[in-house]
Amino acid sequence: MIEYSGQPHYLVAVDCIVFGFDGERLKLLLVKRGLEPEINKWSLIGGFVGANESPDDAANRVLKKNTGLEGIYLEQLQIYGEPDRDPIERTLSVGYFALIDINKYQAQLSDEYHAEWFLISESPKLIFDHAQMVSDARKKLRYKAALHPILFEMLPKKFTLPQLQMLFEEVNDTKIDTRNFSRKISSTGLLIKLEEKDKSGSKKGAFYFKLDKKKYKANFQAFLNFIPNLKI
Amino acid sequence: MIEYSGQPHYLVAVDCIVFGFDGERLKLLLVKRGLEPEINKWSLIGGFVGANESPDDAANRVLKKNTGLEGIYLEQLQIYGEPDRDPIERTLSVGYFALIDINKYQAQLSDEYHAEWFLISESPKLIFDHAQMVSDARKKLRYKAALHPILFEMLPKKFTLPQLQMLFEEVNDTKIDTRNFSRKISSTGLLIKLEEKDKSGSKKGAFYFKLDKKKYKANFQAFLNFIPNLKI
DNA sequence: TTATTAAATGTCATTTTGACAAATAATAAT
DNA sequence: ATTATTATTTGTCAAAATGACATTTAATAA
Repeated sequence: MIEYSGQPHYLVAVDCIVFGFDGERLKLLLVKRGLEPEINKWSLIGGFVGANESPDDAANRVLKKNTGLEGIYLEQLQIYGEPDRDPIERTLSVGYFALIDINKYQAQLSDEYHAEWFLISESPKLIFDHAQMVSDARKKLRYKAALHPILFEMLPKKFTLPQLQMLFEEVNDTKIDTRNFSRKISSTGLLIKLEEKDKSGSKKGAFYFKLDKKKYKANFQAFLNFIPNLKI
Repeated sequence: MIEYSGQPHYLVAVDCIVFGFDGERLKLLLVKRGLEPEINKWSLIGGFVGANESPDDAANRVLKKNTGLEGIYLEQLQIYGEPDRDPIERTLSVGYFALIDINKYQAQLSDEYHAEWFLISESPKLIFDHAQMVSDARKKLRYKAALHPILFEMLPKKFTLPQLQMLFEEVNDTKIDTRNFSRKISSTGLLIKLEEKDKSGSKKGAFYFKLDKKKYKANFQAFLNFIPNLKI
C-alpha cells in the first residue's frame, strides 16, 4: 500500500458550541473536561474524530455521548488549527455550533450528564481556544439568524411572540420595536396562531404560535432580513 | 511527555478553489496533480499542513508555491473529512476559496507554473471530492457576494460599470437590470468615477471607476444586498 | 367597579424596490 | 459633412418595505 511519505499526522477533534434558550435568556452549555490536561476544567463538548467517521459524524456522536442530545440543529463553524492550541500534542479541532430548547432537555442534562448552562456573559474560563470558538460561534449565530429562521430551533413547539422577540433580542443583544417585529414576523408567513394562551407571564396572556413546518423548510434558505439596521 | 493514547492520527491537507474574472467570464484555476495517486489529473491547488503552520498558513504557502499568488483574498470554506475521500490513506482537507483578477497574473500562471483557467461549466473531471468543493465554493461565493462587496477583489484597479455588472451576472448566473444595478452600486458610495474611459468595448466608451478603499474596508461587513430577488 | 399590567395592534412619512425606455457619446459608414 | 450604428448612461413611477411612534385590549387583582 502506498503512503504519503514523510508527512506529519495529527489528531483531529470536534468541539460543539451548544446554544440554548429557556424562554428568557440565551445560554451556553459546558461540561467539565474528563481527561488530562486541564481535567475538570470547564470546556466545550468535544472529542476525537474516529477512524471510520467524518467530522460531522463525530460531532453528532460526541454530542450524544456527552449530553444525550440527538437530532438537533448542528452546523460546522470552522477549523481551529494553530500548531500550539493543544499543549500535549498537535490537535486540530473542527468547531460546530448547535441550537436547542433548554427546557426540552433540562432534566436529562443535569441529572444523567453533568453539563451546565451558563449565561454567555457569566461563563467560566474555558480551556485552550474554546473562548475564541464561542465568540466566533456567537457571531455566526447572529449572522445566520439575521437572514434565516434558525432561531426557531431554540423554541418549544408552542411559543409566544414575546418569547420569540426576547430570543431575537438576546441573540442580537439589542432591543427591537414590538410593533415592527410583529409585522415582520407575520409577513414571513411562518407562524400559525393557536387558540391557546400562555398565561404564566401576564394577566392578559399571550397567544401561542407554532411553526408552519412546510413553509419553514421551504423558506429556510431564503433571505428574510429579520433584524433592522443590522451591522455585523 | 503525555500523549492522547490510542487515538488515530490523520493527514491534514488544504485545497484552494481559486476563482478569477477576466473582464468577461468567471473562471476556475486548476493544476495537474504532481503525486500519486491520480498523478497528472486535474486538481485544485492543494498540499499538506506542515508541522509548524496553521491551515490558514498552509493555504497561503501552498497557493504561493503552486501559483506564485500572494496576498490575495482567501477564506476558509469548510472541512472535508469523509473517511474514504483519499484512497491512499485518511486525509482531511480544509477547503479555501480565493478570488483574483485573472489579467493581473495571466502570464505568471501559464509560464512559470502550469496552472490553467477553466470556465466552471467546462472544467475537466477533478480528483477525489474536488468537484464537490468547487460546487460548495461557488455557492458560498454567491452567498457572500450578495451581501458583501467581495467581488471587487476580482477586478483590476480601474474597471467599468459594465464589467462590474458582468461579474455579478456571472457569479449569480442571472441577468440584472442595468438601471437598477447602477443605482444600487451608486448608493453604496463605494465607487469613485474617473475621468478616463475604456474605449475597447464600444464607440462611446465606458467610464472607469475605482474603489474607495476606505469605504470598502469600513463597509466590508455591512449588509449591502446587491442581488434583487435573491434565492440561494 | 376600578386599577393594574403585559399583549396586541395602527398610522404615516420616508426609503427602497422593481419594472420599464429614452437619450447620449463616440466612432464608422455613406 | 451627414447619417447610421452601438454600447453606455440615465429617469420615472407605482408598489412595497421600513422606521418611528402610542393607544387599545384582555385578563386578573385590588
